[in-house]
Amino acid sequence: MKKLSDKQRRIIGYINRFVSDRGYPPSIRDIQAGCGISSTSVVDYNLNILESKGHIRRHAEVSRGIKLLIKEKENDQMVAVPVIGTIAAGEPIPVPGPDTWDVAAVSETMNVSPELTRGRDGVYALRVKGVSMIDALINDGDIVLMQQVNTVENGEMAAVWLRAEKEATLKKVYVEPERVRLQPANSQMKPFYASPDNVEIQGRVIGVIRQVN
Amino acid sequence: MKKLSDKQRRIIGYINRFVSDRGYPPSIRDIQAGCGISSTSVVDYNLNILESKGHIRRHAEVSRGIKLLIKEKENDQMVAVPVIGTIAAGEPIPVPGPDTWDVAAVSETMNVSPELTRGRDGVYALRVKGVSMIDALINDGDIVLMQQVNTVENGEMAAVWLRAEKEATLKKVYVEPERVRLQPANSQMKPFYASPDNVEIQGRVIGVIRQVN
DNA sequence: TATATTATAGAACAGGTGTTCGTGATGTTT
DNA sequence: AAACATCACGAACACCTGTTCTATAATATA
Repeated sequence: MKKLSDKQRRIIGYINRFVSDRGYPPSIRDIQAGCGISSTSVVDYNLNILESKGHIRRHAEVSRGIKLLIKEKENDQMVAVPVIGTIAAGEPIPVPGPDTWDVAAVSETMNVSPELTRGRDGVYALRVKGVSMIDALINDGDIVLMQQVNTVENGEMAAVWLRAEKEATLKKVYVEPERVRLQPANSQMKPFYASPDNVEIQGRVIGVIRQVN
Repeated sequence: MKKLSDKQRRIIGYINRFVSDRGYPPSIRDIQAGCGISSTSVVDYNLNILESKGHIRRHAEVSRGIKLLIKEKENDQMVAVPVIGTIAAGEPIPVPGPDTWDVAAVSETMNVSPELTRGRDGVYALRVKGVSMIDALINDGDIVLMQQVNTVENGEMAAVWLRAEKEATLKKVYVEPERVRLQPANSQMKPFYASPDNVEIQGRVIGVIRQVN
């Protein structure tokens, strides 16, 4: 995947502008005129290169059969993040176990900008119930963006699944000798201690979204 | 604008699916086949109705010249929110005055989902500098979503422009007799009092976005 | 220098595609 | 019943459009 030629960059730019402006892709002769290219075959030639480089996908024999795969700069590109459900909390409340966390099967999703997920895989969202993380500036009703990981650094906020209790909770995780301390970020609340066998890290907090009002 | 006929709803749904799937609109004959319609002229007829009802815009004599205006359910629709700049703070820091807050001229934008702006007009974003709103769970470095308004309810968080000082700050606003109290949401900080003539509401907080890590 | 490889031109073909027209069915209003 | 608007059908037309072919130039590779 090398750089694009000047002409190819012009074509991609033109397609982008055309689509966002008109709502449908340009024809080859539209591109020809719009980019000042002398022949339709040259357009065809460069479109094939753009397809091989993954910028577009062409549909053979279909008029305007161009699909933009890599959209330019500020477009409406969004990342659909599944909202798995609600997480505790003062007291942990039951959420679906790790096996049933099937991201694909979740009905509710929210769109966030790629800036928030920063290209990470395995990102999901949870509604926060309760005020156990108030000192971490996470309030009841906030939505936390989570990344699916199995381990976290000491002191990181994570969604933790307690095998025995069959409950999930949002806490700061500290690994101590012989035990794991789950620390609410709320000075009013006491930490919870669990055996290492009993805790399963579901993900770590990578962002917070709050709607005021 | 009455309801759509069953057939028209089917057409709209088909176009939606087609576009999000293939990246370009269907031809009339695609719609004909996809919706089980007997004649192209019937499709044409209903497309004209859909256009008159504002669901699509058609481009005459152009193949696949259909632009979806009202998109269905879950698409990647995003709202580009201009990031105006940084706002104070412990102590107010200068930001562009009200006249120069030209939303169109701002280079930096961030994309947020419509769920966050909830269709409101005049939404912009500010980076928060300082910890004056820590008790409102807004931390240094957070991004606040603002709505451009001129007045706020008592106690609402708002961006306030101080005419005399030529400074802007993020505070809770309380209108008191003869003066306006600007209250930081931080128990360590004292309120700031200003004459009503001196304060100009720039907008109110409608959301908070935080990136952890 | 000789030889691929890449890029450009122009033209023509065949099928795709929006449009239009005449006709008729169906439903609503007078 | 008559008149009218709405909706549907099928066919045909003319242009749009992707594709392909041949020829040529420019650049890289040996």
